[in-house]
Amino acid sequence: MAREMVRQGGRSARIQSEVHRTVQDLLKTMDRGEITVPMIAEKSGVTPSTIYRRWGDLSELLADVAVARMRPVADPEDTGAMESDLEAFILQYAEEMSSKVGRSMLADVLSSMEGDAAGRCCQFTYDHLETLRGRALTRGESAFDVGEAIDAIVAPIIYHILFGDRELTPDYCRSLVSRFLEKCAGV
Amino acid sequence: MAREMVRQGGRSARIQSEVHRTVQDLLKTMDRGEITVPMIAEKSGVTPSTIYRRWGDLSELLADVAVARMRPVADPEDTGAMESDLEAFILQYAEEMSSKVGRSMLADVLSSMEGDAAGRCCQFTYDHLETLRGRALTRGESAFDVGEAIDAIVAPIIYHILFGDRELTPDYCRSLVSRFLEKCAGV
DNA sequence: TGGCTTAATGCAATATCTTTGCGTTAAGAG
DNA sequence: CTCTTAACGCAAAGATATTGCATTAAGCCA
Repeated sequence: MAREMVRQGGRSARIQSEVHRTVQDLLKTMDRGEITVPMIAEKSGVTPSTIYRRWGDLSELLADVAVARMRPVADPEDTGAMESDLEAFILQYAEEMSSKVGRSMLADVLSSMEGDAAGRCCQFTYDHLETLRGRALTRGESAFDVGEAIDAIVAPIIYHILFGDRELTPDYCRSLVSRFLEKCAGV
Repeated sequence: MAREMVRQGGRSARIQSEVHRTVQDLLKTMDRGEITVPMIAEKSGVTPSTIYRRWGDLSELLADVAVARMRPVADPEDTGAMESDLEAFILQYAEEMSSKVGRSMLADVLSSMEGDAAGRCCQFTYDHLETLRGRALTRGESAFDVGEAIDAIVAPIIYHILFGDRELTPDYCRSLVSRFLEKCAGV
């Protein structure tokens, strides 16, 4: 009874899947501000009342879709060394998040107040960094502190994406990574 | 003709002021998600159509109010030395932004897409830091780079407020400041 | 000051979106 | 296979958003 509501193959799961897919399709075509619940309902063949009852409102639905899209499908690439692992991950992260759809997902996740969408999304980043750290330790390399990496690398990237006060070039991202690694080595 | 639309004392300015005041009053009483445009319209004695025509929708209005509230009324306190100036400013900034109303303002500003609310709000922080930097130079102290201060101190604070992944204690904020200053001195 | 031009507002009708009651469907358990 | 109940669809009711048109008042110029 207390198991998860969403199951594979059930009607409920099929509806969730249809709605998510429809939202993602719409996001490719139009701006987030133009999307409405009745629009999603019609395209997905689900009645609006079901969407409202299940997700509450449009912003919660968008946040739910965004978290699902941000959920990583695989571990970050193993390049053989901690420095290059970190740089590769950060460059990919910055590119994904700074794209139009990435910024949209960020905004959706942050404007949601139920379900801790922001926290779950943030956890993905922690997990990836933790994976890189674990790899480094296994290799016998000097590891880094995940929290410090968040502060020194991830936080500035997110800040500049959100506030649009600086362009996020690969060079800039690389400089964040290298400065962080130098600081680690220096201590 | 091309001067600013909003004037002191005119009807337009009076309405803007009434609406802003009403929104701020409502935000004290209730949660942001419960506020509606018709509600604001009634309380402020303005018709809903005026609000929609002028601000577009509720989220733009809330962002406009948030930017107005974030606009600093005075320069940061002068404590006599760059280090204490910076620490005092950051502690106050973190406290304001992490409060319930502060997080609400942040969310409003970031979810707005018209009018560059995020950019204007971000500029306030740059200006304050620039003021501190100018003071330091005047005193003959070693100054800091404003962009680096944003990356090293402000960005982590905003990140943790938005994602709720870490408590923002004064000690943590102080450690961000001191680590930044050490790094400056070290170079 | 007085008249002219035009942006901004108010009102009311309309369109769209959101909520809710109730009957129906189907998932999960025994 | 039947029972129980969560989730859904439909349609009506309620609330919000948009728009056309008349009115008000701000700014400008004589």
